[in-house]
Amino acid sequence: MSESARPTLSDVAARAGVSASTASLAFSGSGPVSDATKERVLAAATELGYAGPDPRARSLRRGRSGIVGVVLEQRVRTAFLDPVKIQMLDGITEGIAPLGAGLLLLTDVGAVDLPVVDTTGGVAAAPALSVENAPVDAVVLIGCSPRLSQTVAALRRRGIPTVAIEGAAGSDIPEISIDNRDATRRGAQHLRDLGHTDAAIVTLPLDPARTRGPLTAALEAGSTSDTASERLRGAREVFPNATGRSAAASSIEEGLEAGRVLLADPATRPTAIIAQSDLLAAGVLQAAEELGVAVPAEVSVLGFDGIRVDGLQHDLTTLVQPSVAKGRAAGEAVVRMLADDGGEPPASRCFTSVLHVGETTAPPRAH
Amino acid sequence: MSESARPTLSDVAARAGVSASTASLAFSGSGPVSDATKERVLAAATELGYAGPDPRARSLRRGRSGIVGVVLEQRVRTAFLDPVKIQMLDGITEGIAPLGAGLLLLTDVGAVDLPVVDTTGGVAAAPALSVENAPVDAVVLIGCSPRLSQTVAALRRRGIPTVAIEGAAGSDIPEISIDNRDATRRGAQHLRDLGHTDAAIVTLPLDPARTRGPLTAALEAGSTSDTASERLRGAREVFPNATGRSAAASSIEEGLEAGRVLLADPATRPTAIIAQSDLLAAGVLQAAEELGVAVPAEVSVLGFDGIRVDGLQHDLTTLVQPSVAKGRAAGEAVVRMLADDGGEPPASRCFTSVLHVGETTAPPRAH
DNA sequence: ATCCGTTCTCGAATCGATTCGAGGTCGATG
DNA sequence: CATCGACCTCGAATCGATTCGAGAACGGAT
Repeated sequence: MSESARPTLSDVAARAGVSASTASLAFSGSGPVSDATKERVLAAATELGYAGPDPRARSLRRGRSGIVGVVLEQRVRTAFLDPVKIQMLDGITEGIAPLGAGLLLLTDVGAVDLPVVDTTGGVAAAPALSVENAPVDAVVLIGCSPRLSQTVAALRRRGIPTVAIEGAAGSDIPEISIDNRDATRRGAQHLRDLGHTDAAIVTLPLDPARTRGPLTAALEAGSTSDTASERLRGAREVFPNATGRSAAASSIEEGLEAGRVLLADPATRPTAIIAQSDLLAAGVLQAAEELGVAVPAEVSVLGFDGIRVDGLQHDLTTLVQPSVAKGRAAGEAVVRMLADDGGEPPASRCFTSVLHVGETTAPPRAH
Repeated sequence: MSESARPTLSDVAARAGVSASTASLAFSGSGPVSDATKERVLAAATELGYAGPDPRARSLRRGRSGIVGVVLEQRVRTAFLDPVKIQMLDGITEGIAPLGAGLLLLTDVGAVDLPVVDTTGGVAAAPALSVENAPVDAVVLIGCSPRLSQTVAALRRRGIPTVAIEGAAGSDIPEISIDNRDATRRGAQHLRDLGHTDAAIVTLPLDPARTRGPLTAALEAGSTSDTASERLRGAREVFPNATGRSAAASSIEEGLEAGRVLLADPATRPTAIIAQSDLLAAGVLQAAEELGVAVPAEVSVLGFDGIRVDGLQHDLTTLVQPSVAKGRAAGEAVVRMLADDGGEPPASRCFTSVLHVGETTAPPRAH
């Protein structure tokens, strides 16, 4: 046992002259162990270079791994480029703090086991870590994706407590969301109150393919993104006939792209643009600047999220959503679901966004 | 066994009329099992709603968890706000792809077990997940921190393969770094070649306390950040007497703060500012704009990293470092260390940065 | 009919710790 | 002096799967 291999708890116990069970108690602290014994065990551990109980064995026995999974819709990189997601992640971290758990990043691209032959010729037989087989105590789903239902099914089968942020996952899964529709409606109403009648919309990706292009009826009908759809509906409540563009991602670049198209022709140019995220709005602002279109004199721009886009000189009119609070709520829901008494699952929560009127909206220029 | 509890592999085996070992083989695929048997097992699994082998048990037996830990120096949020870190994370993801492993986020704030009393009155006895006890197969350290040596000691004791990005962790730990010193020297030389003699420096955090303020000798001497120190040395090779400010973080806000101070007084204003990150540089640019100091006419600004600061209108002169490649290299090193043959540890690698001359540097204005 | 080799299946040991009830020691009390 | 607790410590079972060597069944060859 004490070859060159790493020492185990039994080794430590043997060295300290106690049983493995006692050594375990000495370590976990949860149990009546005399100080003398405890010290002896700890001393033996030090002498042997014992690094503490193996987390794998511990988690098998305890049934808990101390890990909370976070499922992102896309590549890790993509998620990290979106300030809103980052804020939510941070909120989750706060929310699960009482658990002392770690965050495991997972994507929901499905468990495709890669038949990889590594450079040394060995074959990695292990299937990729996914929501199907990750050693997590609970999972937070961020955003909805085409694979959402499969992901949820797998989690349900495994009996893993799950919370969803922005994405209807099923009745038994608490959902943390915001008033996407009503908030957008209020933002749109603000524009209408200013006198705008001709607004265009720049949406978040609507379909799994993340189609970039004009906002067609077909695209809208086939939307798989609740968030985008709801915000779109809210805008339509005020501007029923608004057209626009669908972006391939929530990014400044995509906003720039859409803005260029929408603002290109002075004749058909809308007097207001409703962007479904601040990043998109920032892109639109850049496009306006590029094209020499004055904001807000010639075109008003409305964002969504309320992130501070660093380096952006404008004070954007936007719908400020409590991203961190959402993440925290999700984390707290996880904590509650993991509580010993295992009470009833926490209720879904819907947060409220606040319209922040900045300097990017104004009455349309009189003709 | 088949109460309301989740079914185990034995349950499935029993239902299929085979032994547990056979069922295991049927699942893992690694072993001679007749097709008929395999199908029967799979069918039984479906009927029972078996979700696949428990990852906890599997990892105990196999000795691998399929998780790679990433240790960040600070709060998760802080790390995610830095594009360089994100790019590295993304690179790591790419690098470890052949492993099919997940990424576990850890911070190196030490294993303070929180005596938390949860809302239901129960006490969360479990110590927080940390580098001391996380079920990881390998770890990537990002950036150096005051606790680096302790972190490394714990990992060494546990026998966990470790790779460090930007931070000398010890001779047996492969390090992925860049030519911080020489790159900065080249950047500074570019300024000197343009005719600058009076340059100021805005450094990354130097000490554990992340002191913000003037760049004092004491601060420099007590630096615990290799990266900051090396870049500082590089700058000093060209501008030996350069003074400057030390920032509390790599962020636009901190750069703005430092820039305001450095550019405030026209009499003492330097003609060039060497910022140790692009975010800091972006902040300096904002400060210049605020104060009506023309860039590059009145002051030249040099950055470091080569990230594209979204929304930044300037084409920043900067040292472009291959962040993604660094991450990928770290990931690949991990893969190699985890290879079955367990060959010798991969060598450290030092990448090279490239000076990108943008529009924020020019000859100093003639008096 | 016997023997041999294949091909599949099984039993038992193992991974390393945790947990619970049983048992043992020792001091204090009646 | 015997008895009752209090306080520790220990043994054994358990968590759920993987793995390895042994054994069984079966077909073919001699």
